[in-house]
Amino acid sequence: MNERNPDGVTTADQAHKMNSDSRSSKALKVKRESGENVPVLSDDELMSLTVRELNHHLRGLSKEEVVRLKQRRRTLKNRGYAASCRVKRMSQKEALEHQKQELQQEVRRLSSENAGMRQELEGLSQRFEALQHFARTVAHGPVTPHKVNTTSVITIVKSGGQHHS
Amino acid sequence: MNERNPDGVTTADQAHKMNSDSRSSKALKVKRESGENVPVLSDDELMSLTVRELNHHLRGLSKEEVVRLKQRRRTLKNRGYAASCRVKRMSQKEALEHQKQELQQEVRRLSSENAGMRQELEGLSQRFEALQHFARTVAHGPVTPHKVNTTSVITIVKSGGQHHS
DNA sequence: CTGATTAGTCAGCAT
DNA sequence: ATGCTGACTAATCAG
Repeated sequence: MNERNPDGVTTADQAHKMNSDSRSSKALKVKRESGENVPVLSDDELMSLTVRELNHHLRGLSKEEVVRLKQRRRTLKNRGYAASCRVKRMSQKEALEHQKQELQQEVRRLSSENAGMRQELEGLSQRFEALQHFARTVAHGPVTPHKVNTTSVITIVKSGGQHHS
Repeated sequence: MNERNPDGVTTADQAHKMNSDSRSSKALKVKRESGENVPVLSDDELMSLTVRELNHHLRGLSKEEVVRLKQRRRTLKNRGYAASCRVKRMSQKEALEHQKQELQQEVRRLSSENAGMRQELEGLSQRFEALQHFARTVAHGPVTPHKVNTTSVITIVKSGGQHHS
């Protein structure tokens, strides 16, 4: 997912925990302006350097110091990895919750549509049966076409009046 | 936590990781049946004791040792809290995923039911219109009841034969 | 080695 | 004091 981007890893936050190694205690003024020896780099620098760039800064340091510096680099990077991991975990959780809400909404929508159709179906069914009864009546005994039915059937039959030659 | 100095090596109390038996170094003999006294408790014991029980074991220890023991107890408990926290997080995630699956199934069920009803509605609608046409025909011009319609209407009228007095 | 993940630790908040 | 959670570290896994 994320490659070696310097601060791409959200540089998240470590404002609370006295992050950067405590060179702040006394060596707060670590400046490379000294031109002399610059045995230390800032955390951000150390973390974002490429290996080749790092080696450049490593020349002339004792093996001990080189090891320590590399370990600090690793630790700083790990800090970023841990932060990404937490962010990812949270994102996934939020994504799940979002999907859940969408599905719930979809269920509500379908249920509503369903209820509407069920009602429509029932209404149409009733009208159909009434009309069917009427039709049977006139089909069987046309001898007594009067008194056949109720208003509803009349309404039904008349409501279909679009084209009558 | 530990504050490592840039040039100074940090404290040597790095016994963390292998706690299970790190205590064993000096407290390996946690057997109470040993003729000796039992100045130390196992991790499990220390963690599960009540405060009152703990105080009982604390008698006669230097203030320093009491503090160290209580801190160890706190650390051990924290280890458990962290574990519960992770378990809880996982459970919640799994619960969400489960709910999501159930909702997806519900959506499928409703969609299917919906499609079925839509089809039913369409079929009934067609039959209704056909019957309506037939009814209009016989209502308007009963003079020519023949040649009125198609097979479908006949079928419809006949199919409703449930109750005819 | 790089990046991701797990478990343990501590800080800090809430009860 | 107790429990929980965010962040950090070391260890370890995967590539």
